[in-house]
Amino acid sequence: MGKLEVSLDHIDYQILRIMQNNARTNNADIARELGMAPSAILERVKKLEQKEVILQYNAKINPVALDQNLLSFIFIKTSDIIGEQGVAYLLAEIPEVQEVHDIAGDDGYLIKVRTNDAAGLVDLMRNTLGKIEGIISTRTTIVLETVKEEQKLVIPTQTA
Amino acid sequence: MGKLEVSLDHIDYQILRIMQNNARTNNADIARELGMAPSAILERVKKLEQKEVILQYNAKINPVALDQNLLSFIFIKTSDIIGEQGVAYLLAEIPEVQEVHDIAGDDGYLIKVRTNDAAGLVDLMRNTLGKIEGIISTRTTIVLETVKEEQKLVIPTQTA
DNA sequence: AATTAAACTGAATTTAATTCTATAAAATTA
DNA sequence: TAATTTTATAGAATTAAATTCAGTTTAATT
Repeated sequence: MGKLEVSLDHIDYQILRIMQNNARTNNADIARELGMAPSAILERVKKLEQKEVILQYNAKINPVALDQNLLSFIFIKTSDIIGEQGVAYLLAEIPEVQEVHDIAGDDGYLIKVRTNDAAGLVDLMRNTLGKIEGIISTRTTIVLETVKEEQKLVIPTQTA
Repeated sequence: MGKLEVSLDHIDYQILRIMQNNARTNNADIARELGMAPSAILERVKKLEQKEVILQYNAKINPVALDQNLLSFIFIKTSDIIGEQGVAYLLAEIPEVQEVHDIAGDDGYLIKVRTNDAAGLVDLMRNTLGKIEGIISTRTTIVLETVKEEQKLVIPTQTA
């Protein structure tokens, strides 16, 4: 069985649902909620980590608190050969770049970028993107307001 | 002083940096790393939560493990009046929709959607988006491969 | 049906979280 | 400036959780 051909049961799903909403929920609480012993929960969580079902635990920080008020999406066309992703890896190294997606149709990427403000974005495009070989063109979409931003997955109710 | 005009110092930044990478790092470890008492760390973390600098703690779950293999971005044009966001809130209620952004320029939104597969996307567009009044048109971009996907912010090294 | 492997419970132990008191430092006010 | 108040911290004591482990149950395999 491959790394990710994991079989999760109903209990795993419940644990994931809880952890997805609050990664600091303690085993005792989960155990209480699921009517099991804490040690059993601990074992399952460890297994979920091992199986790379749970990838990591993040604190979600308020961008406004760090004065990172501008969110942008940038479409980037490159001279990357199909299948190669040289530019993508360079983009991924930029700290302000939160996401890099190889997208269908346009020989390009879609990236998500967070900067202080418009000046920060201009700066990033000029001084960082501008120095990357292989970028042919960019098209930038500015976010005026974010109504929802989560990475929560839809977790099945029933065992598959 | 307003809710989010928080003043964070160097120590807060260090805590945020640690927590952003591993939200389950315990106070004892943070204290050790920063050369402080665990109780002091606890107090600061609580304060960061109160001040809504730390918004929540998430477990990042592997989409593949839950068989959610297709990521798409959809541009949605609506008849929403500028400033009103009726459609946006309806979009935000859809579990498969992870993000809803009000974007400049197109009287529309950009949403990020995760589905099992292409069939799931079609289904969502037909049966869920299709039933929302006020959507004029959609343009869908399929993600072939994600090279980077994080929500980590750039945390200042120096106190602002 | 017997054997093996996996998951679980519950008690014991280790470790961390939390509370609290006493200081120290910083900010505020008189 | 000096006095006062507020805030942050350390460190000890306490409470609570994580972790370990032996024994049991359950499920899967042979």
